[in-house]
Amino acid sequence: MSTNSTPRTGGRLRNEEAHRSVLEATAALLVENGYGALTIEGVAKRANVAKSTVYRWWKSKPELVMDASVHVPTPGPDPAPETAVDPASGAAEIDTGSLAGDLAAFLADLYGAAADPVRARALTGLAAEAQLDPGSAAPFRDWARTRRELVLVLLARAVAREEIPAATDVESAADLVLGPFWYRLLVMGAPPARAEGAAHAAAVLHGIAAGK
Amino acid sequence: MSTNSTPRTGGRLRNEEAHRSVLEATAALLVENGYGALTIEGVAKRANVAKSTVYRWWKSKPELVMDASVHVPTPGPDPAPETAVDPASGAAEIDTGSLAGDLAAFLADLYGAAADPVRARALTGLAAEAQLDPGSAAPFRDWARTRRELVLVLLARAVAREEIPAATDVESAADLVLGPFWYRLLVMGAPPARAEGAAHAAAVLHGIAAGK
Amino acid sequence: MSTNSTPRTGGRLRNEEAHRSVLEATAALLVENGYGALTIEGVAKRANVAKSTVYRWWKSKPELVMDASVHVPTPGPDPAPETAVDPASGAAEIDTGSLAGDLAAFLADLYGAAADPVRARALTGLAAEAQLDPGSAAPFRDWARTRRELVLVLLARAVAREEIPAATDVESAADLVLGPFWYRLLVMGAPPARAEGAAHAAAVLHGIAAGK
Amino acid sequence: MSTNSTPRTGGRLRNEEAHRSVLEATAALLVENGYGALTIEGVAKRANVAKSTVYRWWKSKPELVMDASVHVPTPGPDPAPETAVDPASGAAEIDTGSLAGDLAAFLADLYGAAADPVRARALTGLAAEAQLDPGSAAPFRDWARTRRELVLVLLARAVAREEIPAATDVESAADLVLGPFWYRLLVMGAPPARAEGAAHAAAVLHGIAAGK
DNA sequence: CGCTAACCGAGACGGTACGTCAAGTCTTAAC
DNA sequence: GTTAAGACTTGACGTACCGTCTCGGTTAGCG
Repeated sequence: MSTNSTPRTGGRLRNEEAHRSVLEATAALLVENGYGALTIEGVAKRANVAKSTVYRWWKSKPELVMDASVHVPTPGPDPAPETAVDPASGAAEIDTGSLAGDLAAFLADLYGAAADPVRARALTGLAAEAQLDPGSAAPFRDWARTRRELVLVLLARAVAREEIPAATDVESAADLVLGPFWYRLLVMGAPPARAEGAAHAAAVLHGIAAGK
Repeated sequence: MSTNSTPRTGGRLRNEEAHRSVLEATAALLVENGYGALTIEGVAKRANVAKSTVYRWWKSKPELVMDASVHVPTPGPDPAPETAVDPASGAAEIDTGSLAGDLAAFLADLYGAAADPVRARALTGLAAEAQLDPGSAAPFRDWARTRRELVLVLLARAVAREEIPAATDVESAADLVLGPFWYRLLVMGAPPARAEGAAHAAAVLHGIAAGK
Repeated sequence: MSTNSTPRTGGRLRNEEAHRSVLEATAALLVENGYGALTIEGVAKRANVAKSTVYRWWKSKPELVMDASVHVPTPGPDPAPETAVDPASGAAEIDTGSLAGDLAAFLADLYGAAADPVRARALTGLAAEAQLDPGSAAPFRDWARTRRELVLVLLARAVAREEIPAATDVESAADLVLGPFWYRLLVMGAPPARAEGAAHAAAVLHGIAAGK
Repeated sequence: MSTNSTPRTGGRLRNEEAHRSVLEATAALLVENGYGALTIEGVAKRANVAKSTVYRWWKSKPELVMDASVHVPTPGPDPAPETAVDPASGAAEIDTGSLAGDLAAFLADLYGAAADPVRARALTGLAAEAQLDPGSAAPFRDWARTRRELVLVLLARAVAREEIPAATDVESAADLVLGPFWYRLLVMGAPPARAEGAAHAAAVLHGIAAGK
């Protein structure tokens, strides 16, 4: 595109090769040693890149890890599941016609993300970082918030369809939908299998639809 | 751990004063700067104690923090809420006659713990540590497991009372009871108010008792 | 060691100011408190330098001290006495035409080095270190070996000049030339005055039973 | 017996067994790891004795080591060579009628001491300690001074016998007799063999320029 | 074509905390 | 009241990364 907003007047172009190799090194080290043992210095060495190059493009470890987990190639048939981070488009993609179906689809996606070793390690590590350093909690909180908003959209749609009472406390309901996932991932220490998403969806649903 | 049960045959007695001051310094620093900024060295300095004295009694930061959070004086009317860590005795203390009452009581206790700044900081910090270093996850996982076992006892009692179907998937139910708490604490970053426990209890209960 | 001959291919330039201040701090502390009380940490603090900077350039206390003693400015008229460490060039510089003269010159140099407080402290400290930790004996043993080889050159020249018998046991003779110096320095605890070198030179040449 | 001269008024008796085992542990560790790696703590552990017991009887590491080296059983035919520390009695024992013989005998004794691993390690270690901490140099300096005084006695006897000129500088001569031994032991790092004592004795007597 | 950026690798630098070790002192219990 | 056990303060060790910085050298686009 001709309309380039960055006002550069010269200078060497960014080395895409170096960029990619940093992200790959991050993903590899994440799986091998975990988030805690991951150091910027180690990533630079593994990627055959200067430490300052890493710092130039990612201003903190959480941002680097988030970026690496987003760009990891997805094994499934979905070519770009991470484009679903926008609640609006995410809700558009997930539309089975019933709350039960929507929740099942949403949770399958969520549990599927946790099944990928890179993304699971990234999520747990970023969650940890968010506790330890509030200043670098943003990447993680944003990711989590997006999922919650998506759930709220699904619930609103169910209310509109009169599947659930208009008086439903949707905030509490969202807690119920998302809670078990994070509890299993962060507290129990074992990411739940993708298949367990269905059981949770059922348990949650009966709770929500109880008065119906 | 600080509790030494082996019968001594001589030697200088342990300095209880130093012990107490270490725990107090830990609690104070935890609240002031958070778990991430807490260092053994800083605790020792604040407590006017040698670093090696800290290492003698607590072999890692997680153990120290867990101990400090357990020994923090409880502000509430309950003189010793931490005695409820044993599922059996905990279940004995919490026995209102109905699942609804039991869950409300349990969640009030749980949310109450998170309302204490020291314990909230300790819990989130230990959760973070558990992600970063699997080797020091034990104190946190033990604490969490104890709560889960207590919930399972409450559920089993409800089954025995025929309040809920014998076929109830109690593991899923436990996830539902505990999930929202940890989700709010670790992911949303704001410990839920004690009063919200009731809303959660209600939402969960209707789900579980749906078939009834 | 601080002398790096490898041609650099990038990287921040070494801070000569910091370097110099480390060596000066080492020399000062050596004189003030002695080798035993000298710590890397103390040197760093005194030099206003990070501990890691010291460790980067000198991998052990003996190397640091040896370097500091070599770079200490010489008070005497000799502008660079340490250039005499090479036996060949040292022998070239010391060439009075007679063994008596050569030994007198050599011992004057040697005793002169011990008269400098920094170098005397360094020598005795390094000698001590060599006993305690064979692994870090190298700097000291190298220094001492160089002196011995120089003496052997002087003796060989005397043999060539037919000043002394060709059958002379030069190794024993070297022990005799160097022994008293080290004995006074390390065992008696008082470095011999420069002037005493002449008396030792005479005694060495003729032996105890000389007049007989 | 009723007439007890020791004025003790009660208390536990000193444990001779513990005493002996400390000295043995010291000697063993000295040989195994060297003086530098020897710690009071290590000795206490090896001797199955409390650290404070060691400190009660020996106020410093040098004193302990000196004591251990003195009490080490001598392998040779001489049942108590260490009784020769008194210059007077030492000189009485060494009296061959000629300076050459006396020196040969003295040096054989001296080199013999260095041939014993425990005593060699003790001597070099104590020499090191004397450099590092002037306050604990006493045991070593006393030992060395006693040898020097013995040499001076031998030389005085030679003067009296008119073997050497009355004007002989006996202090310089003593330096010549003792220097090579310490030089070999402390600087070269290899204790001279017992047999080399004879060569040194000869060289000392006649000097380098002897044959001329 | 040369100027001007911005990139990149290398690595020095001041920091901070780590967890370990031993020193030497002190307090208590056992004999 | 000596001996044993061991808690305690102190201080340095050597290591690992942090995030910043200053270089030399490269590689574009713009004028």
